[in-house]
This record gives sequence, C-alpha cells and structure tokens, in this order.
Amino acid sequence: MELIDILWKQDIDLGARREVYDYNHRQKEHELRRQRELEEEKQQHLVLEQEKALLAQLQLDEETGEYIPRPPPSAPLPSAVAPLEVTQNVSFPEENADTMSFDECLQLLADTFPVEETENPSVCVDTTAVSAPMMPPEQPAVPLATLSPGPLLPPPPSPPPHRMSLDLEQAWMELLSLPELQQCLSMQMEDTLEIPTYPLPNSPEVQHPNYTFYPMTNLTDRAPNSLNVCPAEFMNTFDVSVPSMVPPDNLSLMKAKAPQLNAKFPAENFCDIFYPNAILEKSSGQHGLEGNESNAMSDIPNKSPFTPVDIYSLSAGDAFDRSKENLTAELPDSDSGISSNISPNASSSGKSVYGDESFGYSDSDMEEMDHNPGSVESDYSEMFLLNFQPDDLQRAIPLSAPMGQSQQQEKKPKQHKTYPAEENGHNNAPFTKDKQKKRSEVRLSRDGQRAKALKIPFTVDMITNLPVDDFNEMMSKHQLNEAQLALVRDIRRRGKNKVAAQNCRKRKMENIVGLESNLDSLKEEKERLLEEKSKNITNLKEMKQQLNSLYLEVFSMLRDEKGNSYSPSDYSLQQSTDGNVFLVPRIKKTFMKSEDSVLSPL
DNA sequence: ACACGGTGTCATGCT
DNA sequence: GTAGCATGACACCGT
Repeated sequence: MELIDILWKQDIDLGARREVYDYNHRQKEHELRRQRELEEEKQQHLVLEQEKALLAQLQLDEETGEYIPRPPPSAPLPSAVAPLEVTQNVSFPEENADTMSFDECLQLLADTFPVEETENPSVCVDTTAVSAPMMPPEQPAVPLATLSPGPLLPPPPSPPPHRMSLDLEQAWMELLSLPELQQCLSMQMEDTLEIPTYPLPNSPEVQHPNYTFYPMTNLTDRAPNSLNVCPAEFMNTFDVSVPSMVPPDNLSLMKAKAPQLNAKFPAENFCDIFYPNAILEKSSGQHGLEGNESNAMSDIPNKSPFTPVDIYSLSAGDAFDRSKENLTAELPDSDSGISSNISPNASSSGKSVYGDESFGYSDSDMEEMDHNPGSVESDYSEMFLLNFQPDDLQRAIPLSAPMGQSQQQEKKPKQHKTYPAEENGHNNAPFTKDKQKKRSEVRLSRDGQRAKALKIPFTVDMITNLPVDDFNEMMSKHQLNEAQLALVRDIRRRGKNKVAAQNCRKRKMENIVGLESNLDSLKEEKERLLEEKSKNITNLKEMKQQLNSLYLEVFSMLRDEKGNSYSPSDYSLQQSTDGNVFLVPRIKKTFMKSEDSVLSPL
C-alpha cells in the first residue's frame, strides 16, 4: 500500500491515477493466481449444487433463513472465490434474471453471493454497524489502496446470522419467493452459511447498493480512462472506502466505478427500488447520509468525511468541487485581502502589519452575515467583487476553515474560532474570554452593517488592516461617494484605534504585572536588608559586651605603687589616638570630659 | 439593582 | 497637513 501511494504520488503530476498501480498489483496477485483455480472449483461446486437443487431442497433454507452449509469442500469456496467472481462477471446479464436459463441463474447466484460475502463488509456496511469491524482496516485509511489485493484476499468471516435485521429477512424471503430464485438460492445456500446473513440490497437502509445500481450508462461517462483498466472487483472496496482525503479525481474515479457493481446484482428491479432512495437521501442533504454512513463507518479507522453524498455531489458537479478546492487552496495565498475573509485560519499567511491580528475579523463578519440570511451571499459577493458565484463563495468560506480538508467538520467553526484579539497577541492577555468574541462580533457587525448598507465593496478587516498604500490603491479602484469614503475612513480609524486600545491595555497590564513583580522583588530586598540589620545589631551588641568584659579584665589587673588595685569608680582607662592606653582619674575625667571626650573610657 | 471587568469608541496629544 | 499610535475617559454589555 505504501508503495502504491509512493508511486502514485510520484506520478500524480503526470496524471497517473492510483488505480493503475492497484490494478497491476491486483492482476498479479489475484487474477493470475486465484481466479481460474477457484473458478474451476466453483464450477464443480455448482454442478453439485445443481443436482441437489433439482431434488427440491427449498424447504430447508427458507424457514430459518440460515442454511446449513454443505461439507467443507464447497464452504470455504465462496469467500475465496469472491474476488474472482466479480471480476469475471462484470458483463453479467443482470437484466435477464427472469429469463435466464437455469444454469445462468445458478451461475448468477453462485457468483453473486460469494461476491457479496466479500463485499459484505463494504457494500453492506450501512445496514449494520456490526459489519464494519469486519472491514479490512486498510480500506478506510487509504481508500484507493483497497484496490490492492489486501482487502480482497481475506474474505471476512461469514457474518453472524443475527446481523440480518427483520427487514432484511423479510426482503430476503420475498426474494426467495421468486420461483427461479428459489431454486437457485436453495441450491446455492446449501453450501454457505453466509447467504442468510447477506444484507440484501433491497433494504432501504442499504447505502452502497445504490451505487451498485447506479445506471450503467454513467459507467463510461464518468471514468472512461479507468474503466477499462480496473475490473469490477475493485468496486468492492470503493463502497467502503469512500474517503475523505481522496482527491477529487479519485472520487470521480470511484464514482465511475460504482456503477460497475451492477454486475453483481442480477435483478434490475433492485435498482428501481433503491436508486430513488439514493436520490432522496442525496437531496436530503449530507446529514442524512452521514448519519447512516457514519454508523456504518464508525468502526473505520479513518474518518471518512466523504459520504456517498459527496460522491453524488461530485457526480452532479465535479467542476464545482474542483473549483471549490482550488478556491480554498488559492485564497490563502491571495494578497487581495479577500483571502483574509475566507481563510481566517491562515494566520500564518495572513500576518502583515499586525501579525496574526490581521484579517482576524473575518469570522465575525461571516457570522454577521449569517445573521442576515438571504442578503449574505449577494451582499458579500457584491462586496468582494469577485467572480465567485454566491454558491461558490458560500461553500468556499466554510471550506477554508482550519480543518482543511475535513469538510465534514466545517459546519460550526465560527463559534470556536479564535477571536482576532486572541490571534493578534491577546490570547495571553487577561482580557481574553469568550465574551470577547461576542462583543467583537457585535461591534464588528456594526461597521459591517454600515458598510453593507452603503454598499461598500470592502470588508471591515480589509479596510482596517491593509497598509496605507494598499488601502489607497484599493480605494482608488472604486468610485465611492462621500458617505462611503467617510464611513471607510471611520471604519479604518476605529479599527486602528481598537487595535491600539487593545495593545495599550495589553501594555498596561504588562506594566502592572511588571510593577507587581518589581514590588515583590523590592519587598524581598527589604526583608533581606532588615534581616541583615538585625544581624548587625546583634553582632554589635555582642562586641560591646566583649569589649566591656575586656576592659574590666584589664582594669582589674592594674596596680598602684602600693600594690593596691584601682577603683573603677575613681579611675578609668582611656586610649589615645596613637594607641596608647592611659589610666585617668575619674575626677580628672569629669574635668576632661568637657574638653576632650575622646579620652573618655570606652 | 449594583459592582465589576472587558471592550469599543472618542478625544487628545504626540511622532 | 495627514496618518498612525498611545492613552485617558466614557459608554455599553455581560457576568
């Protein structure tokens, strides 16, 4: 699968389609290796079945809807044979179910049911989500890659009987009521348990059979290039793997292949039964099909936004979808400012004067437009002065949502989109909250409404965020009256000022935060200094005590001529500036205190 | 009903 | 003189 992808990507510029690789791959592994071998076994098996059918085994199968499989030799065949059968029966005469010979009928059933067993995970996924897990995991992830033998090789285990719903059972019984089919089925079903569980195409819930009965005429119309190359068995995978990431080309290819499934179902009335349903569901919108499809696809590893509806829509207008994607791809690169409206997500590319904040209001504008249904498309189409058709514009806008190609998620981006204030650097600001969006939308809607009222052919963000030169150039390209000019200037002024105010407040907050930080640091320093002061005081006090004790010790060691100690009350020790210590009488000291306090004792 | 925060807008000064 | 920015002040709105 990876090789296929690689090869396909390498040659995609050359126009090579992916199925080319798949086709080769499939031919190598399937057609040459298994088809004929299994086909022979199939033929033998059918002969045996035919013999038994003639012996009237009808009663066995119709009652329970489950058919006891005939012993081993034939049982494993259907699943393994399936891919081969599809391939070889592309040109099967499906319209002659009533008139076909018995052998043909047998052949048809023998071919059909085993095929559908293999297709069961794909074609009949919609009927029961239970069948989804049985799908080959690689199918949804790389849809076209399913063309490779992988999905076809391992025929999924026969679905459990309980999977068949009552409706399916009844429909099955009705089908069995047909005489020819009864014979054929009875013979065929004896061999396989899978038959009862086969989701019949006449269930209105079945989605993919719609493709199966898609008019054969479309076959050649849709994909003439790939039709001849790709055998019908590839279609088995397409039903399941209608991918979200598949390029439009591939989608069209898939769509084209879908009709080939006709070969798998002999009864033409099936088409009459189900195809209208398909149309109905198509017309009902994507949700209906998405719901059904999603149920079936829920187990698919890869989300497959492209539902059958998408395929139908493609069939209805490939050109549109292509243009739609082209539009989304091109707009972000456009510097006309229009892209800013349509691609608010392109913050990286939309940066200009204000960085991300530029073009940030398109969301609000769009929401504003949403509030005025009816006038939205026309007004904006006028305002943009683009070549877009309103439909294109309307569809292109959501498509440009940040989801990119996940087109199913385009529904409600506005509510959750990043507000311009957040984009322009305010996302970290404490002001950022949800209501900011609301207010912004309201505010912007004012100017938007005014602009629309005056038929100003620019968007608010264009007016606001374009550089002066570009703005003037844009203005020069349109003849605006005084009111329009005044409004445009006001809008630009307000827009600029709004951004300035936001920046100002941001700075203010930053300043506040900075000042608070400084305050904290200053407080810490103050505490540190106070603590140091306290330590110094303590040390000083200790030193004084030590000095005092030293003084007393020295003084006590002094003796007069008679060997008597001096009284501390009468004498004191004093140190001169040169370091000499003198014993000074207290009386004298008091006398000297007035003239030389330096000599006073410590 | 009131307080408060967030935001847009206006007026003004400055570059 | 004009455009743009910064900012105080005010009003509005939502919580």
